[in-house]
Amino acid sequence: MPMRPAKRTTSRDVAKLAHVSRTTVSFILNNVPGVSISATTRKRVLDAAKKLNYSPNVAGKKLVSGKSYTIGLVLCQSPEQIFTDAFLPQVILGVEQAAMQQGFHVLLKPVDPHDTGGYARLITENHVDGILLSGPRQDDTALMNLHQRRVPIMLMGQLPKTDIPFVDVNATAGAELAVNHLIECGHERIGIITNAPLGYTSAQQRRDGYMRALKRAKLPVDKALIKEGNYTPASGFEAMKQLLQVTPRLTAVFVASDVVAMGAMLAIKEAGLRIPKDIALVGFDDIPLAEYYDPPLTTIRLPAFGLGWAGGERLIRIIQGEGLNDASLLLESKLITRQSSL
Amino acid sequence: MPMRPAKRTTSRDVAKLAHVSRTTVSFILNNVPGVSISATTRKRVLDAAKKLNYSPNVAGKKLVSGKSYTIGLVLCQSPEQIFTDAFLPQVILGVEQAAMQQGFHVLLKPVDPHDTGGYARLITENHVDGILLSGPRQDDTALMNLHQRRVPIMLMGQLPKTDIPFVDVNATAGAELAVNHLIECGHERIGIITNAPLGYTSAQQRRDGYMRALKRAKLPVDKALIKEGNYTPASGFEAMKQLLQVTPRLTAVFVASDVVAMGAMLAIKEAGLRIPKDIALVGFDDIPLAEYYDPPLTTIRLPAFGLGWAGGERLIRIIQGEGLNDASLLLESKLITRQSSL
DNA sequence: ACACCTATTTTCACCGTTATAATCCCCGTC
DNA sequence: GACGGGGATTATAACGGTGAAAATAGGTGT
Repeated sequence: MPMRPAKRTTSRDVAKLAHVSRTTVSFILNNVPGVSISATTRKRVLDAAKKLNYSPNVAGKKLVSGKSYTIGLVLCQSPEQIFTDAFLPQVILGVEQAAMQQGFHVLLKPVDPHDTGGYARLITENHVDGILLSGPRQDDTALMNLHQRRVPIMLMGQLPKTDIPFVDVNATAGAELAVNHLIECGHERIGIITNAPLGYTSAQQRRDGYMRALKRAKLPVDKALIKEGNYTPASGFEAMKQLLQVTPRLTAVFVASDVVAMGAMLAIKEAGLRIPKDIALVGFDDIPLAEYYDPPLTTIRLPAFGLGWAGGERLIRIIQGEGLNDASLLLESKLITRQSSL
Repeated sequence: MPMRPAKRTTSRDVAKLAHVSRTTVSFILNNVPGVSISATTRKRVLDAAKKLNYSPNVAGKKLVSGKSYTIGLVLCQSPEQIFTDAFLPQVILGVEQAAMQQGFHVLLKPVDPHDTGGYARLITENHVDGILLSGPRQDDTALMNLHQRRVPIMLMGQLPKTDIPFVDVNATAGAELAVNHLIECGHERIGIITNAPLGYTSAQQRRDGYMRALKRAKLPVDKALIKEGNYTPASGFEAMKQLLQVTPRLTAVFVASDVVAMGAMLAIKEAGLRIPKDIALVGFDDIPLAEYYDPPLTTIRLPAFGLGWAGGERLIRIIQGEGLNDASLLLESKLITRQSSL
């Protein structure tokens, strides 16, 4: 059954009904400053617009303005990370709220991290005015290209050796908080399981925080106590099993991701050890479930919503040509103490 | 420093460089059927396009075609649900992949479930060609309006008493699977904690599956054994504490959400009871963490990615006027047996 | 040489909106 | 009564792309 979609009402329709020109309609509905409109016509036009349920077609607007009033949220995480990342929805929500507040929309674009740069067309085709890139990668040449072409870009996560502005959580400081806490509890032999392979800067930062805390306390760094996770509980399980075989046995572990920590916990329990009595644990992220782990997980709370919000808000400021007094932003995190470390 | 953004290259530039008209450029780049182009001009134009790194401005395309080649993914869940929903990212990924395959983009729009209908402007302003609505609500009058205006809509989740097409998981059947499993394990006094307040159809469906399984086994339904959750672990904790006070004590609980089940588990352990020995548990969703619960959680695995994919794919089929042989789709789920029930 | 086809390419108009410049009209002023 | 000055409104031309119809070119048959 071929049903033609109802014809859109355009500014022409409103103009006709109100017996004015299309320009006048535009003036009134946009409250263009500097033009004066008599009260009677204003009312006539507004009534007509309401009666016809008119809303302007953004395609026309976009064409004439050259802007799209949309930002692209590009997710470079691997699918497995996205699948397990309980952190992401909060970030997305933050981005969207910031965008909405400025009258912008959010186009979501997950990309295969290996097929880097497929997202550049979002810009060249004028789909979006700027890009908020989550999980930037060093080898992303397309990203550098866009930046050189002065395309508005904001990173969520840092990329060393570039001057692209970013927002990020101060993961190094957060990790240091976590490990300091373990040290204050009296632990001296502390391991780490990273959230991701050390090729990722986010993993490096957390490892750096771990090392910094050890150094500050003048504790030795033992490479055997550093294991890599890869976002999944399974990787935490494996890493912890390996850590438990190192002698002398460690007494505490900083797991740089709550999700990974879940697997680590299982490994500890299967080994017949108790948390925190035999092994103390601190996680990272404070996902909503962390409070209900067994035992509840001491962890580092990240401002997930705030991160998304800041990223969106600052990207839009760049798009609109308002300078940022400080290009980049590091958000602080917070230690949440629960039973897994006490 | 006011830097003007680099001027876009338009089809006019390509035409000029290739010494042809803009129409010819359009013909060639779109491979318009029915027009013949000589090999030499074709090459000339393609070379010029490549040299100028030309890609057509979608704003123009959208304006002339009246389409936006974008679908709106509207999330009506409450923020707290989005925050805790480990299920969502997979769905989103599925939607995006389906869309990409058809050359569509995905605009993400979380809306406050109480401020229903704020998303209608996406359509009236021509931002999107159709809407994929996750978590539809009965009282959403704006939704009915759009449907009557023949706007392409696809629901993720069912809405009784409408003929709007939907994709959903067969949650009732899934819940029945879960409870049947408990019955087969010998349990006769089985409680339920819903995933959400019973006002939500998704909660009703799961409760219905629970009741159906009981009836089939000729077990009595005891209202005291039905408690409501609200997406959060905290609600599961509370509900389970109440259930444990009912006498005679139940021996098994179906918790209609893995996240909620996490709270329920803690309540059981705090009461000094063991899982599954004293209380057997079955969850719902099979979030990635479920396998690492303590004990690992028996649960119902939902095709999350498939749900998103189907929703996106079918919405786009509607948008493009290809009829669906069957308007709606129910995806089946699967019992994953782990230690929490054995 | 002329009419006629077909293959190839172009002209022109339009999609809906906004920016710019121009017009119209009314009023006060000299 | 002509003139200048605003306030109120409109005509026109973009923006970048596509589609219908027309125009041009290059043969062919007579």
